[in-house]
Amino acid sequence: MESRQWILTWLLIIFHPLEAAKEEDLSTSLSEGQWFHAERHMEELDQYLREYSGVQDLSCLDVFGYSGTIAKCWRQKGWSAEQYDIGLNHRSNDLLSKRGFLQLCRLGMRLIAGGMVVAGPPCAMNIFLSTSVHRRHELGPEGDVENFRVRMSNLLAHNFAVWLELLNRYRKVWFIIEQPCSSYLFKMNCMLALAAVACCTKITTWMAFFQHDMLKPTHLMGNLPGIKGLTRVMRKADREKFKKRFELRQAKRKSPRTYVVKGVKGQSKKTVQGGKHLCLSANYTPAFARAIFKIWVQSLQDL
DNA sequence: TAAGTCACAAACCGTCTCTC
DNA sequence: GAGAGACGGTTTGTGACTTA
Repeated sequence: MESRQWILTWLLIIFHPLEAAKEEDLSTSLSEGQWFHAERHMEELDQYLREYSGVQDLSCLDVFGYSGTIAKCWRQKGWSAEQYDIGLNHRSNDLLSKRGFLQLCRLGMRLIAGGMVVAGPPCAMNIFLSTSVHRRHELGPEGDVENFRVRMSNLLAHNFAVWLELLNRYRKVWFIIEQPCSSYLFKMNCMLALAAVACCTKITTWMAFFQHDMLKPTHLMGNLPGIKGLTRVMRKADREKFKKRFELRQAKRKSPRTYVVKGVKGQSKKTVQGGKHLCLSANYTPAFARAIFKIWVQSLQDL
């Protein structure tokens, strides 16, 4: 089954790379034997970054941001920004390949002092909805490593953490990593190590406060000084206000969106499953991008 | 204040039914 | 009979709110 799914994903990537990325937030262009394990090449990578002599011309790096909402916000405000997402280039932006990893290293080294990294690593294999597949739990955040997609997800997280850890050595940059509350990403050892090295803070917020179509409780982890300013608390009154807003938006749409499908199992237990528009809910809203930008500018002035 | 309750959530797989 | 699509089942953690 796994091999069949892998072949289908591969075919999608070869013939319609952008489509593949739209549908699959977790993907790679390589077979498993070719995957790049950054942790095994620390000396080589460290030297690569140490010897970087290119320009420093970037203010913001929008990592794993296919929609580019963060980068667009920075550009609209007159700052330079770049995106890095496999959906934009399945060869040079594949973090599971050496080429893709080095490309992210180069982009990272282009950041100015006080540059901003905003990243939302793929969470499909980390969240509650796919628990039955990834089998992650409190004492085993790495999950079922017999599963191909779990291994892919784990290596992506490890490589991303290595990248930020290395970047932190040579550039004074700030970063924010976003994950849904139910994600196990921040419980993985590589992310715990990163949090310790980069003196990170983790806060809880709700995307509905930033014009999102769902309430979406979210964790933000990072070293941006003002990150706590993104904290939002969902009160009962807020919840009702947002529900009315969601209903109004849906009513105005020609084709209403289905993010989740709720059902009732048996007589008492409720169920929830992803709907066909669930992937759209991963996109950041412009309001969320502006909120980060505002805090970043403040932090820059205090630098 | 602590314990319990409630609402919610960036999938995936196997099986069944329908259509051709 | 093959393929497509619908549908049901499975799983846990977080944080606000309620109650004792």
